[in-house]
Amino acid sequence: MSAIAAALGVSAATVSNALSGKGRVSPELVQRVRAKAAEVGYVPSLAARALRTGRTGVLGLVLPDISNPLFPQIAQAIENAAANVGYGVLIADSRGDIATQTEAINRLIERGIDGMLIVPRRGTRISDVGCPVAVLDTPSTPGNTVSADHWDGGMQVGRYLASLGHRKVLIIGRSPTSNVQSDRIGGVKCGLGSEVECDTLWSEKVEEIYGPNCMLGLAERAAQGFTAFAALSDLLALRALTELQHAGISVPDMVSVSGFDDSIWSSVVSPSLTTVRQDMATVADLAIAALMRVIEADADADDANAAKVTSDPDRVPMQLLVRQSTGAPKTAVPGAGAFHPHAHHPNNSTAGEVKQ
Amino acid sequence: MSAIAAALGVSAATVSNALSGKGRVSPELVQRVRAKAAEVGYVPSLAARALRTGRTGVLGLVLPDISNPLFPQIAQAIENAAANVGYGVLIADSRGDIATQTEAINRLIERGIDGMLIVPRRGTRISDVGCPVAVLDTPSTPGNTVSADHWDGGMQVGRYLASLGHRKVLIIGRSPTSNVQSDRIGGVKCGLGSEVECDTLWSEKVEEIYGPNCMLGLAERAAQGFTAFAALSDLLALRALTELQHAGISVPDMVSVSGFDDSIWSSVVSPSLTTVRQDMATVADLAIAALMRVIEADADADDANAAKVTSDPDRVPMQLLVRQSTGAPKTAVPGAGAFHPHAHHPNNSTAGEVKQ
DNA sequence: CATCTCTGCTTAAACGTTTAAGCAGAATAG
DNA sequence: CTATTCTGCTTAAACGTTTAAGCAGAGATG
Repeated sequence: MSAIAAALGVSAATVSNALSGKGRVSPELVQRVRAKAAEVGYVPSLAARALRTGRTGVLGLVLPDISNPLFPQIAQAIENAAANVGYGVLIADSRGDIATQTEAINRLIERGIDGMLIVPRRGTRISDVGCPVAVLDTPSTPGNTVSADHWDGGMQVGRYLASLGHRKVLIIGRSPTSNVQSDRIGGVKCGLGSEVECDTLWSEKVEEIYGPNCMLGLAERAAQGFTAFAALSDLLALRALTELQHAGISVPDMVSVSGFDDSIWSSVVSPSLTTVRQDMATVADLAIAALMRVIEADADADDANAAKVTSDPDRVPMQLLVRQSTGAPKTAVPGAGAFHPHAHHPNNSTAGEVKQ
Repeated sequence: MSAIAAALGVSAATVSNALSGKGRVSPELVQRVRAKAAEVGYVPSLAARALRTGRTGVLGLVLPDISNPLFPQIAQAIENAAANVGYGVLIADSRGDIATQTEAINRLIERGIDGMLIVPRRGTRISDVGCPVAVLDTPSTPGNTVSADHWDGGMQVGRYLASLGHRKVLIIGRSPTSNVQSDRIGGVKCGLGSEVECDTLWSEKVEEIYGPNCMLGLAERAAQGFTAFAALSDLLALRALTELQHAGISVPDMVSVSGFDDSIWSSVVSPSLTTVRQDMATVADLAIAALMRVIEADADADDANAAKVTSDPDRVPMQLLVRQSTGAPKTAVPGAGAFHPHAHHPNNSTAGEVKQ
């Protein structure tokens, strides 16, 4: 920067003003400064700027468990949204347990981040940290900033299954302690309506008895008359799908399976999984925007009032993707099949038909 | 920091020396400074330090495609290894295309990172960037720094399948342009030996004709006498598994399926997938260690000689995880079943038996 | 006793920005 | 013609560290 100043015979302050457009600089000089800066390949020192302004231009992303298959989507969306407003993203993995989560948060703060995005471990509440925070969980979580409308997503699944004619549905969740899963369940039940018999299976409970990754006993459930298995995540849906197939139960001919999240594998398995997609890009954009508002506000009036993003929690609609793993039950009432548009063609390469 | 200095009646420089252990400070004073620092909750300004020393304590992680299901493992391992040596990790997603990759790299550099870890998009070579770089690809890639020994992993799969008695094996890859996949194929073929008939199927080629996520025609292959399907990734293995099951072909009773990478779902599907795991933690540790060496060296003699990490590329062994998706072919020669220890029990909850 | 070395600290400069304050000249107003 | 305002720039301080250089006193050495 001083090189530019020297080359043009002006002061460094003027160059700074010219580039930032802050002070009073003649338009003509601004041009020359810009040109010179481009010529010498000037890149401002973020460190110096951070030192002076107290803002680093970096956000922290705290994830409950990086091995979460949804993580790539989240990280990509957040990174993208942050980059669009000129911010970098520092990742922190809390590897499941709460202590590590706290430690990770502290590490981020020591690094001098301007704000934080937290996808909280299920069940944890984020205590006040010393910087703007956006929480990405589910609308019903207190302190949540923005998230997909999991309840609504569940409702779409419920309504869809009911409309296909299913009258006995098994909801498969992992753990009742997850707010996200609770919301999804509420939605599914609501969407199914009161006419549909419906039971919930928690994989964690089953695993307590039979060990991790055990079978869930779905073949038996099918024998009991359940015709649809609404899993609360694609991982569970995949587990259900393969378990049923492995037991010789054909999907969707004999029973239907649906998932959540549109994970990477949901479209490549056979039959491809009907699922509900979160619009991560929008969630990320809203989260970043909310953070930016707080950061700006903090910069203006830096009394330590607004540590938490509190705009009324945005809920982003989810999108039902109807694929091949769902269909009318064998005993379906004729005429109820408005939602069953796809013949199950062996080489049906459709990535997913979108409802609505 | 100046507060500590004032409170103890010494200069700020002395406090700095005391905390860093650099200059000459009496042990007794060091104690008092440490105590005071803890008392007032002193956290050093990374920005100021970065400005002064030119080192930010941040590494960049460039990923080819964040939606890669292996990404969580990589990111977690890298973040962990970096945190252990006091570094933060800034992520950059190159969303597949090369232009974005270059742009992402530049963004990182402008942020003033000390070094970079790149998992290159298949086929791309990393040109000289202006900072230390570690490339994580596969040993046969020129410029590779450290990676799992994919060739060896392939060999383990090949040998294992051959030992089970398979004599006609289909290798399923995505694209011949991937160095990782090439190495894996080489290993598999080598491990199978010359007695085994073996063909390779590229999913990308099939998809060019039938569209994305189409079926791969594996039932037909099974009819042709292929008894084992060695996929080069767990995603392909999953695709194979479900496609076969969906066609009514039982795994592993009729044919075997194996994958690579021990992805999140490989242990929960039925039957659980035999796969080969990369020791990401070790890869990450080695990569970080290599980066540290270059960064240190750069700091000492800062002539711009060593921009690339060039320790002879480390190759980390892979580990075959034998699960339920592989077994002896129906026509297996009796006595060849040394590798088939597990009865296929419906509720077999084994997460994976480890060979060797 | 004079000189040298070592110890434990201080002083001061530097890193590269931003930004408040100031100042000379030109334009405008009375 | 003087007083005011505006314009376009400069000066200087500040952000919080690190680190080279310096310096006074204590102990060792000749």
